[in-house]
Amino acid sequence: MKNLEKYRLKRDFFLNDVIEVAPALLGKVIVFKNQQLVITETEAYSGYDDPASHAFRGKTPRNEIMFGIGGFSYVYFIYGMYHCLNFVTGPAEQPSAVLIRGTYNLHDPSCHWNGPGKMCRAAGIDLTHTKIDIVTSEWFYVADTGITLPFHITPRVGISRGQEMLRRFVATQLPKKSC
DNA sequence: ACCCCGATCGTA
DNA sequence: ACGATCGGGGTT
Repeated sequence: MKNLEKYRLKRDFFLNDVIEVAPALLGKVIVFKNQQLVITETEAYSGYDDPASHAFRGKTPRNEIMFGIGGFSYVYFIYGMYHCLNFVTGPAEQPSAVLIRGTYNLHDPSCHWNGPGKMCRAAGIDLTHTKIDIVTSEWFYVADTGITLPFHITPRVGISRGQEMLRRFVATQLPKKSC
């Protein structure tokens, strides 16, 4: 398996506005413990202006990493059984994050992990993987290998407020089989 | 200490 | 469209 270190995304990529970073992450490759996962679906969650964001009501122990500088992982536990992976964006004190909702394996594109919970379960991502600096970590980072995926924009999934915001970015022409 | 609900998933 | 599921975040 090729080492993607030389394609690693640097801090400045994550310091842009979350609404810019979320679609830009499509086609990028998550390197996580020897896995290489191409991102197919993301959602943008910003801070105080976004009622669907975990950061909307201010800093808590769970979401505090969202208030830090961009380029860190934010993993949270949901529905008593699932984990969801985010990447924090923007400068400190400007809380925002991108939810990763789908990936496929770079070396086995037949299998599409669609859905944030399924994806984390399949990849083995849990609360021990939150607050990791993915700009410096040896085993957890994001790489740009030049894949570009056409996408469309829709409302976000599973939220009760903020539905009017079009902040879900889904690649078209995905592998058909979901796993 | 404890209550309540969710950035989901699978089946119908 | 809806019910299962339950840990832990948020508040007391």
